[in-house]
Amino acid sequence: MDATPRLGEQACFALYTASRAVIGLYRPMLDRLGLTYPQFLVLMALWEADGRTVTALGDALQLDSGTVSPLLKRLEAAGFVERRRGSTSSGGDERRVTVHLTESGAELERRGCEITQVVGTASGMSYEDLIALRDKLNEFTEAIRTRENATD
Amino acid sequence: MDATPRLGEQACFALYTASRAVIGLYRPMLDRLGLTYPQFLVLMALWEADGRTVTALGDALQLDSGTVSPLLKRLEAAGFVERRRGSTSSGGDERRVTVHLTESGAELERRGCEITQVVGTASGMSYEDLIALRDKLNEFTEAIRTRENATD
DNA sequence: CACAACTCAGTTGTGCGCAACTTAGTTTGG
DNA sequence: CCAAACTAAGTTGCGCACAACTGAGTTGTG
Repeated sequence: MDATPRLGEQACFALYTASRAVIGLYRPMLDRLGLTYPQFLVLMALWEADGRTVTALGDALQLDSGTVSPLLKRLEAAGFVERRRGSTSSGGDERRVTVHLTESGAELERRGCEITQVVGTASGMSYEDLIALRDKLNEFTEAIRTRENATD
Repeated sequence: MDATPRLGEQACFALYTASRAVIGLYRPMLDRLGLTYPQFLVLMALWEADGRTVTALGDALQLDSGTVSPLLKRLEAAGFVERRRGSTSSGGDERRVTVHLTESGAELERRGCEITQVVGTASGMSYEDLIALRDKLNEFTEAIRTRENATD
């Protein structure tokens, strides 16, 4: 039990594998919309609340500006979002950039919802089990984040 | 309930976030060994069974040669592994490359084990809960992999 | 033997993630 | 008012992931 941990016994490895597997399941469906999974997450965040700033999006997705900025650049190039610097909604602060869905980006909402339904079904788990798994994972993430600095 | 799924409600997003969080927890500890998380996984696979071929490693880690090959290149450059083409252990097949721990790579085993222990503790979950979570995740991954082609 | 089908490892190109840094703009304290 | 501290977004560099492809080597079939 204190012996070398085997790959298959590790919860972390299971997490890493499961995460990639589910993104792989999304991939062919998102491909048809011209989206990657992280791009899809950005749109989900905007369907929920449009016009967020770059940092607010980063907080929602737990990603820093070094990841979000180029991601938004590609989403803008694809015509799904628009960036506005120093908009009145951010108090005219010229540092802030708000991100807004274009018509094309808003239109993806319906098809996007269908995809999440399909993935939920493909998991082979009941709705209740999925909720329970989600809550366990969020609890896990929270525990890690609070201990993050203590273990350095 | 059929409305637009919110980010925080999605099990997939929880998975994606948890996976990155746990790798982030490993990072500072692995940094000290000069390893990334995927590189650490390769070493774990080799501590378990040394001298595997590149494809066998890929199967163990669920990664293709396009990811594993450069990964091994970096591990070899760092002096932790050695690659041998057409070794007798693979029947002299000149296509096959077997990967072997160097002394330096083998020595990391003890410190690597300690790290997995620390991470397990930092999760804030009991041993039983971690096992249960791991099994749920593996079940989840398995379900997805079998349905993968059906949902295209 | 010949040669097509296949297998294995590796390369190329794109898009994340993340650390470290840069630049522009805002706030704070003297 | 002005300089220092801070904040927001973006850039750079590196290491994955993954699709698509390449080329060397092996196997199967006639």
